Amino acid sequence: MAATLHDVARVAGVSFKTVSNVINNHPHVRESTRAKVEQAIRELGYRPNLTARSLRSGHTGAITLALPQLSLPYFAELADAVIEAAAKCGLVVLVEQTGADRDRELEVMASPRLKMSDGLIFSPLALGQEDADLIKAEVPIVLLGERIFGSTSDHVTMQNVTAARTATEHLLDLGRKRIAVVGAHEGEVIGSAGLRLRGYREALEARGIPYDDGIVAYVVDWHRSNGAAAMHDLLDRGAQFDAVFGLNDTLAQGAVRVLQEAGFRVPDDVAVIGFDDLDETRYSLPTLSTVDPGRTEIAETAIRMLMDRIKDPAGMPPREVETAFQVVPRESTVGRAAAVPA
Amino acid sequence: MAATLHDVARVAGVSFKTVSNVINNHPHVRESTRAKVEQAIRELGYRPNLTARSLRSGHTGAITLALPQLSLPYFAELADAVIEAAAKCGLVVLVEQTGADRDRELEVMASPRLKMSDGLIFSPLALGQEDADLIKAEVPIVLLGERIFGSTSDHVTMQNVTAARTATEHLLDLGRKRIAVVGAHEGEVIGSAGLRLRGYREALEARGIPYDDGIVAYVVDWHRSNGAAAMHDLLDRGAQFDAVFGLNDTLAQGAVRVLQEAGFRVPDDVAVIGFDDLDETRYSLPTLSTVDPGRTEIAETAIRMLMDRIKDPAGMPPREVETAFQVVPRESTVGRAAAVPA
DNA sequence: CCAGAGGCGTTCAACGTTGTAAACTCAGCG
DNA sequence: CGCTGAGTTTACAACGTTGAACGCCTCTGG
Repeated sequence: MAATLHDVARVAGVSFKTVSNVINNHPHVRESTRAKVEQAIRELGYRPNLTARSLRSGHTGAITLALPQLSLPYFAELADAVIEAAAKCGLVVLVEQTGADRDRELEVMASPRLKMSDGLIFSPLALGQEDADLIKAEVPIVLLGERIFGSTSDHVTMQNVTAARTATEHLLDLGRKRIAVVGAHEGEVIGSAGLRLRGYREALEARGIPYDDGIVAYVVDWHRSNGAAAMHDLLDRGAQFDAVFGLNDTLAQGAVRVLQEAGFRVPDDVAVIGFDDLDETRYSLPTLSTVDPGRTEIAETAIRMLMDRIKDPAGMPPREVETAFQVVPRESTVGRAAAVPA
Repeated sequence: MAATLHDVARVAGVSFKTVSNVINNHPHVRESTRAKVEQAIRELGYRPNLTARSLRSGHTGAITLALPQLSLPYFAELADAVIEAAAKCGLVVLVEQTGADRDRELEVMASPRLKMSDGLIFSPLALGQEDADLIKAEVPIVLLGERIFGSTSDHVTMQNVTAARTATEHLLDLGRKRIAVVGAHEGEVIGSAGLRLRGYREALEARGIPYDDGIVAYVVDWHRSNGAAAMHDLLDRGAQFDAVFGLNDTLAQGAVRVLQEAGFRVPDDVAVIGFDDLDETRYSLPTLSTVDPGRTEIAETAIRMLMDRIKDPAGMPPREVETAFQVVPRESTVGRAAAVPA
């Protein structure tokens, strides 16, 4: 059985509260007492019982991260960043997968398990704007992503519109005129797809290029196979284009694959840019141009906001932060010579 | 403030222990009392305080999963599988990243945080055979991977040797005679690299083909860039081969990329097989033949073993389980027509 | 030499739950 | 009409920790 404060106290010949004081670096502990206690701690290999500490103190030192699925590379890299950022603050991370299922997303917020952590970083994929009122839990929440705005929670997002606009401009600047889009969502306005499509349209508009729905391919999911299918669809209907904006990297990779199979050279015949800066985009053939949405900054900001909120739940109005982004030109738009090296 | 048993008891007009009995489905609670209590629970929106329950009961309902890094696709998919398997058993998963750093791997086992969970599923990458004695913690451990054998912990592994042998045989069966290896580790015997290389050698030996170190490329890490560099290395030194066994999928993908850049057709000129069955291998160009190491089975077995061990820590001797594997022939070895569809 | 101040350590009461054991209720029965 | 015993409910003591409040000791200043 593990040693407790009482055991240490007995060995050190002091009261168990004094041991607690030593451990918590309370002032007013004589050096000699401290030494005695520390000796006893070492001797017994004492380690504090964090569960008891949590019960007494009301916080656990853990946070929950709820996201759709780790096998989606974007979320895996996001989770990596969040766990690293949390570790820097001495927090440990409980990961819940929702599978992008509405009921599971709601359940994450409702489950008593959530109270085993001090706060929730939540990236919903099934809940939407109409559910803003349902975003609440017994612990502070920081929302990630673009599916819900104006809830009473803090929120960290990437600059979808501006970044997508800049990505599109990157293609326009290369002299491309007919830029197809892969991955739009039917009727969506907010949400990553809607916002990125808006950025695309803004870029066209600013250059006086008419928007052509004929070169916009709609999909349901954002997996590689959907990108491939969408590109098939474009080619099948004889769409004419000299560039593709994949609304995320996996879509873009699926599209590249189909383009290459169909005999198009990337970027010579068709330039392709994605969005997310997944690690793997550095290694595909060609390497994929993309937008780095500032994942580390997203994670660190989310952790910081959550810690603020844990410290003082009502201390400030809900905040909304947009992180800095960067277009990363690689081979799939600028060719081998000009590309950023891996 | 959240309601407690006492609050519910007051509203229901019973003692707080009766409320506890209702919640825990104790027998001998009169139906009318149960109804009264349940009504009060609903009324107050009572939810049990899991921290207090943990303190009292001694277990938390959480387990820790320690692995190198989620941004490595293999571990992301492993984590996905473990979290799903745990969820099926009502367990929640705390994810720790070690960054394949020896000190952090040791710290995971030593940290008092570990006691916030009931057990540890641990996939070490820096610790090795010589550290078998250091594998211990205050909670039961199930080891994953092939870096440490014969510790006193339960252990789940894939059949590296046999699977690698079968993968090699797959290439031999296609008539390939000179099979290069990408990703060997200098001097390694156990560990994924060592075991898979052994399987490769066994396959050659069984067919009377001499082993040629000249077509084995050594690397330090198992990232895509290392696979690319290794393939560059092979080509630079004029190695002759008609197939490549990438000791994992990312290495194989890096190798494919370099082969294609160098003008080789895959699989016509060079057939390539990887190992791990990452999701993305289904979508590369060409789709990558690989070995499915039974990730779901690994995860479910690990969870089951851990739960056994939590229930009865010394109830049985340490167990070692090897999961079933399967070679998945895709385009990179058998070409478009014969490949398993995505 | 004594009072007051402040450093140091202690006691006591929580935190919210569950296990143990005792106590109460109410038939059924002698 | 009280005893027995099964079925219910309750009181109490943990689990291991921290915070509040108190008291003791020593040191300083009058």
